[in-house]
Amino acid sequence: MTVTPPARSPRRRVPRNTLNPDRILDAAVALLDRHGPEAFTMRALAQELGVGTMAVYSHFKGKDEIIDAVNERLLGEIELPSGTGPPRGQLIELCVGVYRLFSEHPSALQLLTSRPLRGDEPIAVIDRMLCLLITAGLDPSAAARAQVALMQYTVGAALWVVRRNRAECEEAEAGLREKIRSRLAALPPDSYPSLVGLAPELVAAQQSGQAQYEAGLSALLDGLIRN
Amino acid sequence: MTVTPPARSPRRRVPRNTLNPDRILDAAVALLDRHGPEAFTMRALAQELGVGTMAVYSHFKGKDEIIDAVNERLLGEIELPSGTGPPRGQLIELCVGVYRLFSEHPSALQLLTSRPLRGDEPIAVIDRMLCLLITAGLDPSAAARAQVALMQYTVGAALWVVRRNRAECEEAEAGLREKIRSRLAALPPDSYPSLVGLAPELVAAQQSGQAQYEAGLSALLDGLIRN
DNA sequence: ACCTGAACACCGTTCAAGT
DNA sequence: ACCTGAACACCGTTCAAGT
Repeated sequence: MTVTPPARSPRRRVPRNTLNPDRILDAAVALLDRHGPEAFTMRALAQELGVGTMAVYSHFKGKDEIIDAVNERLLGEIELPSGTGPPRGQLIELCVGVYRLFSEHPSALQLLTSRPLRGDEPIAVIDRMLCLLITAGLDPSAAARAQVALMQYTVGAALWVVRRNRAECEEAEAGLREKIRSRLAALPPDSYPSLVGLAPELVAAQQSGQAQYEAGLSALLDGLIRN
Repeated sequence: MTVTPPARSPRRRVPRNTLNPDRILDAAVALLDRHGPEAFTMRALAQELGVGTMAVYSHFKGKDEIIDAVNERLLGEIELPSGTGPPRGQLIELCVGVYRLFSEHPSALQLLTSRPLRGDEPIAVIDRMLCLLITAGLDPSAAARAQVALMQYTVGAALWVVRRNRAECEEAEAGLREKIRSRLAALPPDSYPSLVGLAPELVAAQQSGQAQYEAGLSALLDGLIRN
């Protein structure tokens, strides 16, 4: 006699206990944040997933496609500000969100520098920024220029911090700060009087991270919004 | 009879017609600017020099050491402003110099993001910036923060431009601009009203490069110098 | 359809050897 | 001292093959 096969959901795209794009991206982000972009290898990714190297290629065309997908996922994590209060405060909130994303996920930044950005995840952030700048009284062309400037500064600041963290990892723990200080002190004060004189303040500024970013952001917004 | 050997300069470090560190760095910079960082290969470099792959290793420890040397050479090319006129104008001149270096030598920027900066070439630039900021009336700690912010913004802006140029190269010639415009037009105006409404201005801002940089720099300086 | 292992064309670098 | 060629341990990806 014929047995009716067990009722089955018409589309069972994700067989249990096996690979899928989401699991791959989870592993990719974890790998990137843990060991940095240069350790992000197809072979390492597959090992992280407990799978043969080529299994990943069933879900992504290649490494570049994974990089794009990781970028899109991370940029999608940025949360938009609540939408109340004066535009200046909301702009700061939004920009700090972007800054924190990039400095907490150095991978995203490295990926951003190594490949042009595809996908449309960041558009929500851009749209909100523009809206806030218009609300703050800027005309369309000034708002567009301001939005680009804000993104440029944010990316640059994050890049700075990531580089510093990277340098700290490479050096013996915490010896870096002293090393920089001594190198600054060893410079001929006659040739570089300002730099030698301001060495402590410079080290402090380099060290402050998000506070430094917010100070610069505040100044930039002052200049952009005018008053 | 004994012939006195021909008088010889006591140190003849650079035998003619052969490799030396300078020739290697020339070739490295040329290779980087011509084909980008991912084509910068020890094998390609040796071929550019018409020499076996391992010859380079007689002059540099490895690829990283060459990267550091290239960075130092490029940063040393930045010219300091003449030293006359109000500090604001000199600061702009100096920052634009850094910006142009990075956007004309994408290699330098990529290298900057891939390795912490070693060597002391950029110190002259930093010293001059600090000096100008103090002259403009900032106190030491504000000057230090301002200097870092200026560098962060400059690096970020250059990174932006380099990424855009890279994207343009990858696409079929000049089709990119139209593509972006059409993708912006295809977005749902209800979801992203500001972005869709300001699309032409945004494209213009992205396209303007150094003018966009100078506009943002001017705003940032306004905010930093206060008045 | 999904996953595997072997293989290919690269890469930076080590090493023994030449001059 | 400077340069060479072969070799090693990697890398991304292709391909034929398994289920």
